[in-house]
Amino acid sequence: MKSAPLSEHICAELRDEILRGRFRSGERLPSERDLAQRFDVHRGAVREALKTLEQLGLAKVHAGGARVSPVEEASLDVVEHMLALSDPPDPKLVGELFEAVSGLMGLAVRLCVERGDDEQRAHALGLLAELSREDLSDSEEFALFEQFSEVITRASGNTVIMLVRRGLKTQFIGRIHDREKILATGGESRVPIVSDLARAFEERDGPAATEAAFRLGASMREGAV
Amino acid sequence: MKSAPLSEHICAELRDEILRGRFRSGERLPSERDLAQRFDVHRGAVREALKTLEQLGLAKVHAGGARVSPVEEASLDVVEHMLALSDPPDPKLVGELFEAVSGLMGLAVRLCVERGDDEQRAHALGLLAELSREDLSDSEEFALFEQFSEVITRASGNTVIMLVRRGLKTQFIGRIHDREKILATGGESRVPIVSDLARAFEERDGPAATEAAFRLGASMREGAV
DNA sequence: TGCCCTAAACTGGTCCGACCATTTTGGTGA
DNA sequence: TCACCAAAATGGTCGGACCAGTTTAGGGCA
Repeated sequence: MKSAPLSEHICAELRDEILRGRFRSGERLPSERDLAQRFDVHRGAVREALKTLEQLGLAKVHAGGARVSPVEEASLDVVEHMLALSDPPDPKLVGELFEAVSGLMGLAVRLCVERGDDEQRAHALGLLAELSREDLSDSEEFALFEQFSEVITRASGNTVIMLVRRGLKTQFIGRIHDREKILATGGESRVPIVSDLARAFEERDGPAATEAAFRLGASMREGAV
Repeated sequence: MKSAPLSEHICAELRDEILRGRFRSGERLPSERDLAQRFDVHRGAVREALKTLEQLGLAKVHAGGARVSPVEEASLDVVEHMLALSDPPDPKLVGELFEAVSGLMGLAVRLCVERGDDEQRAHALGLLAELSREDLSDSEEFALFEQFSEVITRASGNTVIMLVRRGLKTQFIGRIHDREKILATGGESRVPIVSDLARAFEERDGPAATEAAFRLGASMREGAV
């Protein structure tokens, strides 16, 4: 059924050890040969694992030995694994994730409002209308928000923003099975914010749209943590 | 002098081919054995290259063959290589990068203003004072902006934002030698924006700070493209 | 003719063992 | 004490090999 690449397991093990702080930043990782022996595996597999670790920005491997990198130099992708490190996920981290998303949305809505074409804006407005319904379940709300976010990101016409959004979205997807647990209620203030957002769209008021997006993100965040 | 891992070269070659659109999304990449033969290299080296490609989100490799992924599913890191694809870098992409940075800054300044401690805000204000000097060279301005961005990001206390910022910053660093070329003048409107930003800091006015950050980003972007 | 199912060819994942260039390290001599 | 050099350790690559899945090309059946 599941093809579990061996190198992946090794990578996960090392990754978690690093993220849990078992190694200090800058400290040397065991040599590939030592790791191969420890995991009872061929060096090639260890190398593949280290390669991934390096790509994740968690370690720098060069002749003479691999060293772990400071977390600040890691890739955005590590957030997913940091979330997975504890169950339930660290509420602080989840909050920060929502916050970052809201920041991205704050810019994207503005760009969409100010230079999106009519069709895109109409599409976004339609989603906002759905979002303003009172009887949405948490998962429906989440799905609609995702859709809205996708539409305005695309409408912004900014590839970089799209990539950042995708990177952040991945983090959520990794935790999707916990969605119900993460997304508690607390969304009572959603509707007025959404209507503010819709108004900003109609009036093409960029700053107001940004404000509303920030507030929407904050609202979802409070509901989540 | 230069330690040029062979696998890196292969990875770069394939990466650029993909980014240049030589393969359509979903299309199968040549097999590892074929690639090894084409580059006159051992399969292990090709595997390492593909591993990196996969981590970059440019390809998905599984039994039966590796397939290239749609660009929208790529990692943020590809932007750096997309920039490097042409010389001078694609102005549109550079503009989008500035735009994304300004979005991040818009959120970070707000968080810094609203919940940063006195020392951090004072530090940021000091940098703003320097930024308001009229006689800054382009590179000085850029360096100060970088510093300011780092301070407020740290002050935001949001790990995710820090990681995103680092990801975006890397893109610029990769192009640092072209800095003079990228950062043209056009910064004449910088000073008033900076003073607006400083005022927002003093009055702890979050929305105003966001606005100013957006405008600052737009100003730098216009100067760049 | 058209469809499904089997078997061969292919592909990625891993292993073994080996060699090289560079880095690290430990000892030696000034 | 410190600069320096040789030995040990380490990552990068190579060649060949086997296995477990996937893909594909036939071939048989309806």
